[in-house]
Amino acid sequence: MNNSFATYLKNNAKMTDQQLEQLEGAIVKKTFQKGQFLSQKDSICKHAFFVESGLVRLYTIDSNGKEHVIQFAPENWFTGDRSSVYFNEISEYYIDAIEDTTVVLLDANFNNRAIEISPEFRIYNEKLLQNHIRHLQKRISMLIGASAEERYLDFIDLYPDLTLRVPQWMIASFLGITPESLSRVRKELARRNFRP
Amino acid sequence: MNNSFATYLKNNAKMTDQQLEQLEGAIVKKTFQKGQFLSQKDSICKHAFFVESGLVRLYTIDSNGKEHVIQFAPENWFTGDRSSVYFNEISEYYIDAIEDTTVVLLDANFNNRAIEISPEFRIYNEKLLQNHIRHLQKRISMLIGASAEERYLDFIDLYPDLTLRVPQWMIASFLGITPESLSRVRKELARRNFRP
DNA sequence: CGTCGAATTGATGTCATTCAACTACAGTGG
DNA sequence: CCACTGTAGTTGAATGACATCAATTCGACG
Repeated sequence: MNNSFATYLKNNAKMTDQQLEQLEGAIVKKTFQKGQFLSQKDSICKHAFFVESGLVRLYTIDSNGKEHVIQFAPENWFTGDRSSVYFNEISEYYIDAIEDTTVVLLDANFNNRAIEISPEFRIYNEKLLQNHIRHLQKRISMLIGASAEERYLDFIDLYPDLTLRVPQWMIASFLGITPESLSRVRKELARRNFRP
Repeated sequence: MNNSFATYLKNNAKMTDQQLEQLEGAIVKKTFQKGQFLSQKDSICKHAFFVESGLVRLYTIDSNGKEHVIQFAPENWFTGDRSSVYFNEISEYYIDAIEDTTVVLLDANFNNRAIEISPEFRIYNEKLLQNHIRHLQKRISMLIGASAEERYLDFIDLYPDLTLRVPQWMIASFLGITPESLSRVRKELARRNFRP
């Protein structure tokens, strides 16, 4: 069985095998098939997720029925509407599986136990949040200031493998442009001999 | 002297007067005049800030020399490039005072002491980060999906008082449009008898 | 009153959207 | 095995939203 979560905690939160054993009971995993929902809008999302394998997306649907991808989460990423978990609020987001996916379910209980067991975990968890904020701010400044082409180049720079795993129309949705526009951006890049 | 930070911690992080006394030594305040920098790009930002009074903005300047406002922080808000503080990295952002402003300087030391003294503080701090993430995600989905007008309406809904305190060209920069476009959006709203 | 930056307005340009047609390909059922 | 269907991706022409540039106007302040 895949156990990348334990490995991840060892490497990043510097947890020991002993501590991980203590946590064992709090670790719950679940598998979703391609296309299944991990969580839906207007429901209370009880967990965040750590993706062990596969790929999921977090997105909204606006008042015109259009999807907007907020985040992709491939293996070893965290995702989920944490504020729904945390504040027990109704979620604004959908999360579904782009590929068959196995995740670890993370709830408040898990968090508290992990912090109890390992002070390092608390530090790491905070770092994660800070880092997340940093990414979001970067993305905002791209959306404010950069053209569609610049945003696409930034995307393939940041997530080179996702370029192949995610259908083009979803990437367009992530970039905030239409699939047609992305197609044209790619055509133009090809014309200028751009190599991915 | 203004002591809104203590009040804030009492109300939000549920800290007691005793705990606050213990923290006293770690609380450092500083005042900036309108136009002064709290922090600049390419320097390591040693603190985050809690704004006791006044108003600051956090922004970048892109490769074309254009400013993009990432965040406004009026009284009782936190701001700062936390990732620069946290990871000791060079900051991407400028922070300057839009009005004469008094802030509390928050560094890693302050954070650690506060967490030591009050477990509630740790919880609250985490909530703050979650909340920040929620706001940023909302903003991203607005930038991806909403028109200039919708974004402006959302802005005055979220920050009604800032509409008066912040010059229009900065609001435009926050919304990701030009001052001219914002002017036209406002004109159009006025034509339709929109009341702020 | 004169100055300087902010805000408005108009004319024009650019980038991305929209809508529609068409191609490519994968899956389904006869 | 081939026709039928549906989805992704591409392309073209027309449209729309916002940007750019230039010319005023407004308003605060010395």
